[in-house]
Amino acid sequence: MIDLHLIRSEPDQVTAALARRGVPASEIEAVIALDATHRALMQRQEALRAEVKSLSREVGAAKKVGDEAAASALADRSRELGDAERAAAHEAEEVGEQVRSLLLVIPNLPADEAPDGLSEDDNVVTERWWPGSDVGDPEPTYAEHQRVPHWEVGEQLRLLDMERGAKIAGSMFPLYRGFGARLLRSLGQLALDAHLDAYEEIRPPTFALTETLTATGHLPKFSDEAYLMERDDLWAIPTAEVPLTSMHRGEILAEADLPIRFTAQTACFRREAGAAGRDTRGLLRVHEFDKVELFAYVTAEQAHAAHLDILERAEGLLRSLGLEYRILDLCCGDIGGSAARTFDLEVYSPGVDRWLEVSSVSWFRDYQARRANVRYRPAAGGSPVLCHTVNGSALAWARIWAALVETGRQADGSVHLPEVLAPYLKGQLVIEVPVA
RNA sequence: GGAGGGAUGGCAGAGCGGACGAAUGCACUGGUCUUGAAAACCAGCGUGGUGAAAGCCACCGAGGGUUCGAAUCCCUCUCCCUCCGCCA
Repeated sequence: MIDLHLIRSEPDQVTAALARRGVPASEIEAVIALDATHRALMQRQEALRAEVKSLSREVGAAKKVGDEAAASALADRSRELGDAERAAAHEAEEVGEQVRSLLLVIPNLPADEAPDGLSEDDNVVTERWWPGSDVGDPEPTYAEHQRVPHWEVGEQLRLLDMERGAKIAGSMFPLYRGFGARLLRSLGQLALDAHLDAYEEIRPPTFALTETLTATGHLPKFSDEAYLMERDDLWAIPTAEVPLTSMHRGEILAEADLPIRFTAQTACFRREAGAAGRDTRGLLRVHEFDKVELFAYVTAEQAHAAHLDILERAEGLLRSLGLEYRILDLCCGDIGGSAARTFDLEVYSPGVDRWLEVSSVSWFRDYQARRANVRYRPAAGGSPVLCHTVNGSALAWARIWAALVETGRQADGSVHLPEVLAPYLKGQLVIEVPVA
């Protein structure tokens, strides 16, 4: 969440920044008004509380000298004030909760550099790459045999069995099989290995507490998007960002330890409630997919470099896989609620003839760290300071899998895979069409 | 799942109804001493809220309760440890 103090001291600035992403001024005004009420109530309550405490001490003193009459009179007075204090406390707490719940759904302030605009049409393509573009090769053209959607290729080569996935878990739960499953596993290994020079590998829990999803901003606002196991009050994680951001929740870190960087591959679960009926075929939009995430806790000064590092690593993987991609600098209206600045990486997938989002690399400023209460003690001394968080996918495999299978398809129906996967596939880089 | 024990400041650990935000030790920071360091000695050393400030308030795993007054008593929950059962 954004800093309540900032809202108080610079309401116009906050309102203007949020207007860039379409948040009405009334939301800020409501917080300011309610916060003023809350503080007034709190002051009344605390004054009563101080009085009760002071009277109680006098009761103790009176009893010590044996003056029972005075003690009893003081106790009576204190009891009265205590009742009033309890009532005031409840009132203050209720309003405090209201302030907090308003604050929790207000999105982050977009970075100044984030492009203007309210819809995805306003996103800015900042870069485009294809194999050979570095040395001046022209834009790639795709042959007819590459214009086959991955669900068809997957079925022909027995790599993907969406029907059986649906039998087991319902539609949009993919089932990879045979070489298709091996390919998926190889991609995860490739990526995890690629980041081990600087990022500690984590294998976090797949389910998480409400608190954990609140820290990243996935709750309370987007509860419809996540799977909930009511009996145990646990949520299925929508991304490894969720557990990783809570790794140091409530802790005070040492500045010397920053940046703290993690990488993790997890299954990611999404209900896709707002997209029902869209992209129902194949792997374009699924309820469960594997993804390798990169994450870092950093200082404000380190944030920019850390953000770019993740972007570069995601790009590096796409290049090594030989997939055409582009980078989008998301406009204010399209940036996720918790982020200040986001770059999306989209891969071109010829069989479906679409750009597929395979990574979202974001800088959250201190928005998530404030929710998660992750701070660091400055090396120079002084009070703890909120960390910044950055994260990004490197990469989301379902769509990469689709793009690889479509891009690599040959005229004879077989699929050729990039050389970089050789060590993970025991050198077998061709998926042949099964006979009969 | 059953029985028992526990959770206090960065760490260790006392306190178990009355000035406790909390003894003590270690760690850390500053100072004295020293050519320098160590040792010794002195001082400081949690977080947050609110307020112009003085101050006031909150926090002893979490939440509720009893009481004039709760770290201390009661209830619920979470987590950790030991033993038993079950289990990949």
